[in-house]
Amino acid sequence: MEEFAAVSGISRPTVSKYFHDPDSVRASTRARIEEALERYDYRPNVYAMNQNRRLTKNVGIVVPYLADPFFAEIARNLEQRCIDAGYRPTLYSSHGIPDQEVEILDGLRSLKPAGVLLAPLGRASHKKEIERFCKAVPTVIFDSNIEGMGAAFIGSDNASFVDQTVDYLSRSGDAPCFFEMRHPANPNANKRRIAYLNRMEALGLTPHVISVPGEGWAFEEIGRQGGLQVLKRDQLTSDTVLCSNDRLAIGFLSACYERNVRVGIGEGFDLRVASMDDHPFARFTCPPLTTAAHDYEAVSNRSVETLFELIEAGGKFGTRNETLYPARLILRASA
Amino acid sequence: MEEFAAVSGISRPTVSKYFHDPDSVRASTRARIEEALERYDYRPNVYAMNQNRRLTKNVGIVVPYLADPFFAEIARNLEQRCIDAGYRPTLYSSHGIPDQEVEILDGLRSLKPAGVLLAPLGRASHKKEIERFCKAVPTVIFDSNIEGMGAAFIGSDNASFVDQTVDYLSRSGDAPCFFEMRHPANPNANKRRIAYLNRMEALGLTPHVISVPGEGWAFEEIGRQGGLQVLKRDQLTSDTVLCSNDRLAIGFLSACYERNVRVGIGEGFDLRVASMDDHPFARFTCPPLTTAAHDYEAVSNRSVETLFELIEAGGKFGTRNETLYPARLILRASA
DNA sequence: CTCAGAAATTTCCGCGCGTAAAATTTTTGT
DNA sequence: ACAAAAATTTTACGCGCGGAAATTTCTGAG
Repeated sequence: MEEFAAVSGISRPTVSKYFHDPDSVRASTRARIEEALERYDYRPNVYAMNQNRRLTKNVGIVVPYLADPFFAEIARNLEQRCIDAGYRPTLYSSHGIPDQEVEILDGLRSLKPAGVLLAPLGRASHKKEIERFCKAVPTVIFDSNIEGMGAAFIGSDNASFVDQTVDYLSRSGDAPCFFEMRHPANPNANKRRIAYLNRMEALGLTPHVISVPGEGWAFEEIGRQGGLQVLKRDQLTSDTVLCSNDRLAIGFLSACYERNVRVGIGEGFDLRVASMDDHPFARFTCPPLTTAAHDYEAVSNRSVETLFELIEAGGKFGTRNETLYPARLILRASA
Repeated sequence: MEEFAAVSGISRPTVSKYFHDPDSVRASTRARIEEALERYDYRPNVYAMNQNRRLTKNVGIVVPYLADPFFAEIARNLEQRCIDAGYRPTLYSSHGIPDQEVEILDGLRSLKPAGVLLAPLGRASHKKEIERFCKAVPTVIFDSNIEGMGAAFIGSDNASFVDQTVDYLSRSGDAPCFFEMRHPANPNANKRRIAYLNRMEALGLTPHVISVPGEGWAFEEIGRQGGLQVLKRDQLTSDTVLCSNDRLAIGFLSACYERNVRVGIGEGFDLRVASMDDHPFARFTCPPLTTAAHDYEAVSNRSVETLFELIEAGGKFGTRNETLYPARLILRASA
């Protein structure tokens, strides 16, 4: 940088300031630096930069399961917004393993990130370690809430997802039974079950929850196996099924196909199946899946905005607030 | 580190050496350090460490499209193996955008990685920039080959994929026509088309390639739209379709469903559909997809092994060698 | 028990930059 | 044209560690 400052005719500290924020130097100075930059393609040493900086420009993005395209999509959004804001995002996946989640946060800490966007595993997360991390690093939790942790939570309003699907299904046909995993990894699943029970009651209908066995993040397989059992034993109390999430529904549809159960609306069909999340593949299932879509845009937007506010506020908010976005019903052929 | 060295009763440089390689110090010394580590939970500053180290322990993993669970899976594999070997992997996705790919490599360079595992976009990649990168950083290319770039290439043998599926299909029913994108983003697609033509010729059969329009990485949608057109115009020359890849096939199956074309084997079915890749969702399509599976394990294993050899060899190999792994045929209900 | 050679440790310097304070220059407003 | 304000430069120090050379300690054969 010394040499580069020399050839560009500017003092080194000013060049340093330029790299910290190009707008913090005079326009004429900036022009001279950028001109010299063209000719010498100098780039500051990242490690030396971050060694003494109070705040790095690093942002950690941690999702529970990257092989789920839903998280891949949301991660892409978050990543791009961070880059646009001049930060260096780094993406991590816990791969559904609580220990790995802790390890990621542990490693993240030594990167001294300005902030972290964390979608925790949920029920399985090691709460204490996460809490400890949140105290040390400015963290915004998204997608899956853990009570009281992080400076803020941004996610989707599970009640809205359930209410819209239940309302639509029950006014267009039989009221739905609810298909879910018995031990959901994600707290959203519990909220959805409760919302289902509430909504059915509010509508004066009799709820019926079908909890199938299975743990972990292989939702499709769990949905398929559970679906096969349920269909074989004829445990459905309604010709309409609302799945707790799309990946479960994809597995359930697969089971229906195998059992020769025709899924769709109206004459010639045995079953209506709807779900929640609007998974990227939901429109390509057979039949295409009626579902409730997340407001990706809003969630990721608000998440990064909140994180930047948090960073500017010095890493602490007065109160931890939670933002929930409603769902948008997507009608397709399955229900 | 100075302080930590003091409380553990060891000199700082020795502690430094310990962190560089715990086995490089005497056992008694190591024990004392690790004991002190328990009590003070000190961790070396990553930035100061990497500032003067010849080689960092960073490894970059770059995939073309992370929202494709196939790449998410392979990335997970690679990531884990790097961690096991004591490296710090960082995952990046080009999101199907050539400029982004270049930007990632650009940013990666300032991280001074020990090596990089790169699955390039392929046809769309900015070749010159990638070549420049490969010259500066020890790089192993995987999944999608770019002639002559990187120190080695590890991927799947497209001919094996095609031969196995074509052989199976043509001996169990009508010979397949080949369904593909007109302008495939990935060079594997071209190799597969050529392999199809060759194999059909070798078997004395008449090949028929159906190229549908569409660019980018939204393969499912391209497959669906293309499928709808093909079915509407009745352009299939055979009752058996071999899709160039599973994501395309998922879209094609969706089109079949919409057009009321029954996919499966034997009586009561109109069409057999097979494909290649064994996408994580291929077993959950309706019907489940007959496909040729990558040897994930072997590809990721060999890729990281090669990278480590490359790093130990100082970043250069005498000759660039290519390793291809054969496919494994997965029979399901679709063909 | 002794001594050479190897291994471990210490001493010392510098990496490339951030940052603070003071001095100087440039810009802005009147 | 002049003073005040803003931007820039100078000066100086330190961050936390890596690495080479010098020194000490340890190991094993004689």
